[in-house]
Amino acid sequence: MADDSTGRSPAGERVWQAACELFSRDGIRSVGVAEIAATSGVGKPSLYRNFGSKDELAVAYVKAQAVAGLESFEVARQACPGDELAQLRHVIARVAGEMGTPGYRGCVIANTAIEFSDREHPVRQAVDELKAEYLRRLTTLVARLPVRDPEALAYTLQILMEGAGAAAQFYSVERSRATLVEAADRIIASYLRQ
Amino acid sequence: MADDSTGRSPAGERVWQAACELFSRDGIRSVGVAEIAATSGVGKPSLYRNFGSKDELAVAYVKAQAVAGLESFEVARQACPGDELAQLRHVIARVAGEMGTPGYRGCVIANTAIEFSDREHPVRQAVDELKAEYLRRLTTLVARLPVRDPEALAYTLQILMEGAGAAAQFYSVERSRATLVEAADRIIASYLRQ
DNA sequence: TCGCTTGCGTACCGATCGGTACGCCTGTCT
DNA sequence: AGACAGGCGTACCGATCGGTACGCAAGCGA
Repeated sequence: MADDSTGRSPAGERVWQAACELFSRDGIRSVGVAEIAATSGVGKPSLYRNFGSKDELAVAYVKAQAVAGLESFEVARQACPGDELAQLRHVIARVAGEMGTPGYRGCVIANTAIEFSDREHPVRQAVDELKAEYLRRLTTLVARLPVRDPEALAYTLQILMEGAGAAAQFYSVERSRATLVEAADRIIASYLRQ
Repeated sequence: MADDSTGRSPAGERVWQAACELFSRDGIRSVGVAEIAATSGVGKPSLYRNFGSKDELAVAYVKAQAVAGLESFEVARQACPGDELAQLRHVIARVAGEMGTPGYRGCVIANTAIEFSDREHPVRQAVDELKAEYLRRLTTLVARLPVRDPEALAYTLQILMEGAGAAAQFYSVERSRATLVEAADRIIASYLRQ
């Protein structure tokens, strides 16, 4: 779960682990700092010494989740060097695969954007930046393919992934996963030059 | 904003209007009952006399939003009788058009599902039922088209609409709207017989 | 052994949450 | 006029929120 253990005390590390677990399961706003402290078995002040506030902890969590997602581009590049189409499929498959994890609750970043509707809120601003970065990487990858309108295709794929993650929550995980890869293939095919 | 004014006192009606406005703008959990009462200019007890609790008020709000969405199927049927493809495009265009409303914050029902991650919560259960109903209607409509796999197509379109609504929040409203109709057309075309 | 720093938990803070006890005020029927 | 019923707001409730003051205990060099 993306542990960038940068100068964290033992108690701080336990807080971090508990926070990631609880945030992933219930969202951010549903989890109180007292619950995080109790779950991790440390006192609240240890939370505030290692992270300045609940908001900062939330930002760290969201960023950690995001880098895990962004890494998939690098992983795909190394898995299928030179074959950009295979890389794109790899990235999409990663999103589809993630839906299989027990208690899957959709894209953490997208969910956090909804939990923090105020665009001036620091957590929301982090979310918006991270979402933009993901789309940028996806567009860069798609632009390497022989397609007519790479930006449109990238945006369409982004929407598909977003929607599949959301649908997995109130519809079927399995159908969402299957539909995502199937639809992505159809869309990609419709954009590929011949 | 879908006023099913069933036996609501004047004060209750003001509460209802204020609640719809605030819930739409900030989400449900971000809005306290005190804020609703203050905005509507009535006391809190009037809220609790007309609606039993904040949860019941939230359920009423979510249902009202949902029926507004479900009505679009009927509207489409009357606008283009006999032409199911045009009806489908009509329904999709309605979702796309809704994104243009100022302060658009994505699909209310989907957002509420994220705000209430506990599937046993009454608000969440209402959300899940309403989402299922929407997909059912969409599937019924798609099944009238000469397509190979109507259920798959309906689910794909659902995911597209879901994703476009989400993307409109942290990306561009205009791109999300344009991409939704464009992608839907491509997907539909790829499923149509010949 | 002393004094000091460091890391930590207990117990508390004010603010806000959803929800309610209670009384006022008005219109109506007698 | 007087008794009554309904719709309403003030002022409060306990619980929980994020955040903090403070003191204890362990490890260190002298």
